[in-house]
Amino acid sequence: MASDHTRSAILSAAERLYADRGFGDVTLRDIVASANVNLAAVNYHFGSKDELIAELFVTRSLATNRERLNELKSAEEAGGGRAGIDAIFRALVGPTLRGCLGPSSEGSTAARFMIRASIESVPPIRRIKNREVDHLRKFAAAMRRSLPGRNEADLYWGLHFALAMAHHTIRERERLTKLSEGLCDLDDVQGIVERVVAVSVMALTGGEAKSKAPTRLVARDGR
Amino acid sequence: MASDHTRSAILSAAERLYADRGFGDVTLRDIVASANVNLAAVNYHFGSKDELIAELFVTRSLATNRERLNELKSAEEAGGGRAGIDAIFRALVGPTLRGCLGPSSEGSTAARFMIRASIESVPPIRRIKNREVDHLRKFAAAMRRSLPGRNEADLYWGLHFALAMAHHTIRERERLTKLSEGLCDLDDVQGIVERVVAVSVMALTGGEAKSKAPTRLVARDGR
DNA sequence: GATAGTTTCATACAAGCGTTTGAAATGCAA
DNA sequence: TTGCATTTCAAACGCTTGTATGAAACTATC
Repeated sequence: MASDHTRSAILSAAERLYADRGFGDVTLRDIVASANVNLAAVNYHFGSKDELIAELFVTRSLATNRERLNELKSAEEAGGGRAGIDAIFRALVGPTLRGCLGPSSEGSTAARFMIRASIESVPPIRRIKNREVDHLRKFAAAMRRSLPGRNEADLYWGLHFALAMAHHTIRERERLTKLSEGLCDLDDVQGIVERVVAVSVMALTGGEAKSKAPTRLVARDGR
Repeated sequence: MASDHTRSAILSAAERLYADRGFGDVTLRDIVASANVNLAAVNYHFGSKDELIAELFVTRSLATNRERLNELKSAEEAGGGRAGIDAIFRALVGPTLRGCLGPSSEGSTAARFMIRASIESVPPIRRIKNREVDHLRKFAAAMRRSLPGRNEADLYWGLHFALAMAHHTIRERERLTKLSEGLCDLDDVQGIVERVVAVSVMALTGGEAKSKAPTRLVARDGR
């Protein structure tokens, strides 16, 4: 029991260091030095380095998932069981984008940590991410309720593309800023959310003839 | 001079091992064992481990970029200097998707290596990717020629989203298969290319009122 | 066939890593 | 205070890593 002071000092020091310098070159010795605790404390309180990383990531991603589901739930309740497809996408990408982008990410260690977790790919985090499928299925189900007639595969592709745009924007925010020479305003988070939502909705409801055969088969070498 | 046998044995063994097991847990000793050469040969021929990885990645990504630019050039020539926006997107995402997806990726070591390079994030590769901006600028220029009146920022967002969908599909192909329970056919590469192109085109030409103010500002807590 | 330059080889090095150990310190109940 | 369990600590362990060394083997030129 006791004060738990050591335990939480390790957690916050680790999160800050990982956020700043990535998982690759932060050692346990860096962490305990920054937390002013003994080296053995990490293994005493967490068991291993991987379990420390896992705990950090689980905490943060549970929070995001909870936020997502809350938004989804209110959207469905407001619509009497069926949320608009735009609201569903907003609930899916909004929390993540708001958490990781914008001025908050300058100050928030948690956000910068989650960006790192999205860019680098370390075993304990990958293991957790693989269990995220169940969470996404809830959004697929909501989409099915929202657009009952829609082709199933198209639904999954829509979900997939929405996540693609959100995550890629987080991963490559620096490159996009450099590429566009500042024209793309990465600080206007709400604008980005609406942009991603708009494209996602269009991808799903725009090209109607798309589901079975592609609108246009190109004259490409047909292997 | 000599036979170069050792050098290329190292290259192909390294590419295969990295493709199979990732950069994280493949050591120089694994590589030289698989290539049947001496440990010191790596540093003799490449200077360091990082330079070996860099050479592998540069070779493959130069090939992809060349393919992209070739497709772009033929599309622009066919259109008399202005390619259709769909052809531009096809030139951008086609080579990468064809290289990394589909049945080829079962057999092609190069493709699986590039997938790893896209998933994991190791310093020498990151350094090279950062120089990729100049290459992307050529596509931005082609888009500008294709859609002269278009808002500059929208162009970059379109480019960004196209890459997002392509790369995310490569990165998360397993998760998408699992999530959709096989409904999304990841082997139909040409179908995927057309899907990504169609959504990218729609993102750019679909919602006209989008450029300045979002179509609809949500009633969200305005922080 | 001697010589100079290139390439291979076994081996060692130094450093860094996560983890373990066992004793000292601390907190808490009786 | 005594006794027991929890927590901290300094130190070291064992292992792996990328890299360096210097001699041996090879190759090609004269």
